[in-house]
Amino acid sequence: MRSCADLLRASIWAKSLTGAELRQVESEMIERVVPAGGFVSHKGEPVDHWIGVIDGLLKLSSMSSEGKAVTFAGIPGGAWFGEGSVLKSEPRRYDVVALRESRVALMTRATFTRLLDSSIPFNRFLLNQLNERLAHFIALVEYDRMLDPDARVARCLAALFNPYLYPGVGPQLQISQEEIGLLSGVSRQRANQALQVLEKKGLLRVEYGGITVLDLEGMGRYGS
DNA sequence: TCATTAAATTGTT
DNA sequence: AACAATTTAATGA
Repeated sequence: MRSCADLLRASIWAKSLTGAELRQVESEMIERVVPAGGFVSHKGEPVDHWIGVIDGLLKLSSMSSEGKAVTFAGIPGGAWFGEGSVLKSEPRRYDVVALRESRVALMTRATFTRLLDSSIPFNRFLLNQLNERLAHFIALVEYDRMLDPDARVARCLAALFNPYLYPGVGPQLQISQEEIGLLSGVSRQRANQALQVLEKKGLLRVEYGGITVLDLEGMGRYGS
Protein backbone atom coordinates (compact mmCIF):
# COMPACT_ATOMS: atom_id res chain seq x y z
CA MET A 1 0.00 0.00 0.00
CA ARG A 2 1.20 3.44 -0.85
CA SER A 3 -1.18 6.01 0.59
CA CYS A 4 -4.11 6.84 2.86
CA ALA A 5 -6.40 6.38 -0.11
CA ASP A 6 -5.10 2.85 -0.67
CA LEU A 7 -5.68 2.00 2.96
CA LEU A 8 -9.26 3.25 2.75
CA ARG A 9 -9.86 1.27 -0.42
CA ALA A 10 -8.67 -1.86 1.35
CA SER A 11 -10.73 -1.31 4.51
CA ILE A 12 -14.04 -3.16 4.68
CA TRP A 13 -15.83 -0.47 6.65
CA ALA A 14 -15.07 2.10 3.94
CA LYS A 15 -16.64 0.12 1.13
CA SER A 16 -20.18 1.23 1.91
CA LEU A 17 -19.39 4.94 2.02
CA THR A 18 -20.28 7.15 -0.90
CA GLY A 19 -17.54 8.74 -2.94
CA ALA A 20 -18.15 12.09 -1.29
CA GLU A 21 -18.08 10.65 2.22
CA LEU A 22 -14.90 8.80 1.43
CA ARG A 23 -13.23 11.91 0.10
CA GLN A 24 -14.17 13.81 3.21
CA VAL A 25 -12.84 11.10 5.49
CA GLU A 26 -9.64 11.06 3.50
CA SER A 27 -9.24 14.82 3.67
CA GLU A 28 -9.58 14.69 7.43
CA MET A 29 -6.88 12.09 7.89
CA ILE A 30 -3.26 12.74 8.65
CA GLU A 31 -0.46 10.57 7.32
CA ARG A 32 2.67 10.02 9.36
CA VAL A 33 5.89 8.13 8.76
CA VAL A 34 7.45 6.44 11.76
CA PRO A 35 11.03 5.17 11.60
CA ALA A 36 11.97 1.69 12.75
CA GLY A 37 11.98 1.64 16.54
CA GLY A 38 10.07 4.91 16.71
CA PHE A 39 6.94 5.50 18.77
CA VAL A 40 3.56 6.02 17.14
CA SER A 41 2.20 6.93 20.53
CA HIS A 42 3.22 6.54 24.15
CA LYS A 43 1.39 4.91 26.99
CA GLY A 44 -0.50 7.50 29.01
CA GLU A 45 -0.86 10.00 26.21
CA PRO A 46 -4.33 11.34 25.50
CA VAL A 47 -5.93 9.56 22.57
CA ASP A 48 -7.56 11.59 19.88
CA HIS A 49 -7.01 9.43 16.84
CA TRP A 50 -8.03 6.08 15.49
CA ILE A 51 -4.98 4.68 13.78
CA GLY A 52 -4.69 2.73 10.56
CA VAL A 53 -1.51 1.12 9.32
CA ILE A 54 -0.85 1.96 5.68
CA ASP A 55 2.39 0.07 5.52
CA GLY A 56 4.83 -1.51 7.95
CA LEU A 57 4.49 -3.38 11.22
CA LEU A 58 3.67 -2.09 14.70
CA LYS A 59 3.51 -3.67 18.10
CA LEU A 60 1.41 -2.80 21.09
CA SER A 61 3.37 -3.29 24.26
CA SER A 62 3.72 -2.21 27.82
CA MET A 63 6.33 -2.32 30.55
CA SER A 64 5.77 -4.45 33.61
CA SER A 65 6.77 -3.06 36.99
CA GLU A 66 10.10 -4.86 36.71
CA GLY A 67 10.80 -3.19 33.41
CA LYS A 68 10.05 -6.24 31.31
CA ALA A 69 8.40 -5.54 27.98
CA VAL A 70 5.11 -7.32 27.37
CA THR A 71 3.72 -7.35 23.87
CA PHE A 72 -0.04 -7.49 23.45
CA ALA A 73 -0.34 -7.62 19.71
CA GLY A 74 1.36 -7.07 16.41
CA ILE A 75 -0.37 -4.79 13.92
CA PRO A 76 0.46 -5.35 10.24
CA GLY A 77 -0.33 -3.16 7.28
CA GLY A 78 -4.02 -2.75 6.47
CA ALA A 79 -5.16 -2.91 10.09
CA TRP A 80 -6.88 -0.35 12.31
CA PHE A 81 -6.56 -0.17 16.07
CA GLY A 82 -7.08 2.00 19.11
CA GLU A 83 -10.87 2.23 18.90
CA GLY A 84 -11.18 1.23 22.54
CA SER A 85 -9.42 4.31 23.83
CA VAL A 86 -11.12 6.61 21.32
CA LEU A 87 -14.52 5.33 22.42
CA LYS A 88 -13.81 5.77 26.10
CA SER A 89 -11.76 8.98 25.85
CA GLU A 90 -9.10 7.51 28.05
CA PRO A 91 -5.32 7.84 27.83
CA ARG A 92 -3.58 5.17 25.78
CA ARG A 93 -2.90 2.08 27.84
CA TYR A 94 0.07 0.82 25.90
CA ASP A 95 3.02 1.96 23.84
CA VAL A 96 2.80 1.72 20.07
CA VAL A 97 6.19 1.04 18.53
CA ALA A 98 7.12 0.59 14.88
CA LEU A 99 9.11 -2.60 14.35
CA ARG A 100 10.16 -1.38 10.93
CA GLU A 101 9.66 1.91 9.14
CA SER A 102 5.91 2.32 8.91
CA ARG A 103 3.33 4.70 7.55
CA VAL A 104 0.24 5.29 9.61
CA ALA A 105 -2.98 7.18 9.01
CA LEU A 106 -4.55 9.11 11.87
CA MET A 107 -8.31 9.59 11.89
CA THR A 108 -9.45 12.38 14.17
CA ARG A 109 -12.02 11.74 16.85
CA ALA A 110 -14.46 14.01 15.01
CA THR A 111 -14.38 11.83 11.91
CA PHE A 112 -14.55 8.68 13.97
CA THR A 113 -17.61 9.85 15.88
CA ARG A 114 -19.32 11.01 12.72
CA LEU A 115 -18.88 7.58 11.15
CA LEU A 116 -20.06 5.97 14.36
CA ASP A 117 -23.24 8.03 14.22
CA SER A 118 -23.91 7.63 10.52
CA SER A 119 -22.67 4.30 9.24
CA ILE A 120 -24.06 0.92 10.19
CA PRO A 121 -21.29 -0.99 8.40
CA PHE A 122 -18.76 1.02 10.37
CA ASN A 123 -20.41 -0.04 13.60
CA ARG A 124 -20.56 -3.63 12.46
CA PHE A 125 -16.89 -3.51 11.66
CA LEU A 126 -16.00 -2.15 15.09
CA LEU A 127 -18.19 -4.70 16.84
CA ASN A 128 -16.57 -7.53 14.96
CA GLN A 129 -13.09 -6.17 15.56
CA LEU A 130 -13.68 -5.73 19.29
CA ASN A 131 -15.01 -9.27 19.45
CA GLU A 132 -12.00 -10.71 17.63
CA ARG A 133 -9.67 -8.82 19.91
CA LEU A 134 -11.43 -10.12 22.97
CA ALA A 135 -10.87 -13.65 21.74
CA HIS A 136 -7.26 -12.78 21.08
CA PHE A 137 -6.69 -11.46 24.58
CA ILE A 138 -8.33 -14.43 26.21
CA ALA A 139 -5.91 -16.62 24.30
CA LEU A 140 -3.08 -14.32 25.43
CA VAL A 141 -3.90 -14.84 29.08
CA GLU A 142 -3.74 -18.56 28.51
CA TYR A 143 -0.41 -18.68 26.81
CA ASP A 144 1.22 -16.02 28.94
CA ARG A 145 1.61 -18.71 31.57
CA MET A 146 3.14 -21.28 29.34
CA LEU A 147 6.79 -20.58 29.08
CA ASP A 148 7.53 -22.72 26.04
CA PRO A 149 8.97 -20.19 23.57
CA ASP A 150 8.05 -22.35 20.59
CA ALA A 151 4.40 -22.07 21.49
CA ARG A 152 4.63 -18.35 22.15
CA VAL A 153 6.13 -17.73 18.75
CA ALA A 154 3.55 -19.97 17.10
CA ARG A 155 0.63 -18.15 18.70
CA CYS A 156 2.04 -14.70 18.19
CA LEU A 157 2.33 -15.44 14.52
CA ALA A 158 -1.06 -17.10 14.34
CA ALA A 159 -2.57 -13.92 15.78
CA LEU A 160 -0.94 -11.91 13.01
CA PHE A 161 -2.73 -13.98 10.42
CA ASN A 162 -6.19 -13.45 11.88
CA PRO A 163 -8.24 -12.89 8.72
CA TYR A 164 -10.87 -10.75 10.49
CA LEU A 165 -8.49 -8.34 12.14
CA TYR A 166 -5.91 -8.31 9.39
CA PRO A 167 -7.58 -8.99 6.05
CA GLY A 168 -4.56 -7.71 4.15
CA VAL A 169 -2.25 -10.45 5.42
CA GLY A 170 -1.99 -13.40 3.08
CA PRO A 171 -0.37 -16.74 3.92
CA GLN A 172 2.99 -15.21 3.04
CA LEU A 173 4.26 -12.45 5.29
CA GLN A 174 7.43 -10.39 5.10
CA ILE A 175 8.77 -10.40 8.61
CA SER A 176 12.33 -10.86 9.78
CA GLN A 177 13.19 -13.26 12.56
CA GLU A 178 14.34 -10.30 14.60
CA GLU A 179 10.87 -8.78 14.30
CA ILE A 180 9.32 -12.10 15.25
CA GLY A 181 11.52 -12.11 18.32
CA LEU A 182 10.44 -8.60 19.28
CA LEU A 183 6.80 -9.53 18.82
CA SER A 184 6.95 -12.79 20.73
CA GLY A 185 9.16 -11.54 23.52
CA VAL A 186 12.00 -13.95 22.79
CA SER A 187 15.51 -13.39 21.50
CA ARG A 188 16.16 -13.50 17.79
CA GLN A 189 18.15 -16.67 18.26
CA ARG A 190 15.30 -18.32 20.09
CA ALA A 191 12.86 -17.16 17.46
CA ASN A 192 15.06 -18.75 14.83
CA GLN A 193 15.09 -22.01 16.78
CA ALA A 194 11.33 -21.91 17.26
CA LEU A 195 10.76 -21.28 13.56
CA GLN A 196 12.79 -24.31 12.65
CA VAL A 197 10.79 -26.46 15.04
CA LEU A 198 7.56 -25.15 13.55
CA GLU A 199 8.85 -25.73 10.05
CA LYS A 200 9.74 -29.33 10.87
CA LYS A 201 6.20 -29.84 12.09
CA GLY A 202 4.91 -28.59 8.77
CA LEU A 203 3.11 -25.56 10.22
CA LEU A 204 5.01 -22.98 8.23
CA ARG A 205 7.82 -22.47 5.78
CA VAL A 206 10.82 -20.33 6.66
CA GLU A 207 12.04 -18.04 3.90
CA TYR A 208 14.57 -15.28 3.61
CA GLY A 209 13.06 -12.23 5.28
CA GLY A 210 9.66 -13.82 5.74
CA ILE A 211 7.52 -16.86 6.38
CA THR A 212 4.62 -18.66 4.76
CA VAL A 213 1.99 -20.18 6.99
CA LEU A 214 0.87 -23.63 5.92
CA ASP A 215 -1.35 -24.60 8.84
CA LEU A 216 -2.91 -21.63 10.64
CA GLU A 217 -5.15 -23.90 12.71
CA GLY A 218 -2.19 -25.82 14.00
CA MET A 219 -0.29 -22.65 14.84
CA GLY A 220 -3.18 -21.31 16.88
CA ARG A 221 -3.53 -24.42 18.97
CA TYR A 222 0.17 -25.17 19.25
CA GLY A 223 1.21 -26.27 22.69
CA SER A 224 -2.22 -27.13 24.02
C1' DT B 1 21.92 -7.66 -18.73
C1' DC B 2 25.70 -8.77 -15.90
C1' DA B 3 29.22 -8.16 -12.31
C1' DT B 4 30.48 -5.93 -8.09
C1' DT B 5 29.48 -4.11 -3.68
C1' DA B 6 26.86 -2.92 0.25
C1' DA B 7 23.27 -3.97 3.41
C1' DA B 8 20.13 -7.03 5.56
C1' DT B 9 19.07 -11.44 7.35
C1' DT B 10 19.98 -15.97 8.82
C1' DG B 11 22.29 -19.86 11.09
C1' DT B 12 25.58 -21.16 14.51
C1' DT B 13 28.69 -20.79 18.41
C1' DA C 1 26.48 -11.29 22.13
C1' DA C 2 29.49 -12.08 18.33
C1' DC C 3 30.66 -14.26 14.01
C1' DA C 4 30.38 -16.25 9.38
C1' DA C 5 27.43 -17.54 5.59
C1' DT C 6 23.72 -16.41 2.68
C1' DT C 7 20.33 -13.53 0.23
C1' DT C 8 18.74 -9.34 -1.53
C1' DA C 9 19.12 -4.62 -3.26
C1' DA C 10 21.74 -1.08 -5.39
C1' DT C 11 25.14 0.54 -8.47
C1' DG C 12 27.48 1.16 -12.64
C1' DA C 13 29.55 -0.68 -16.76
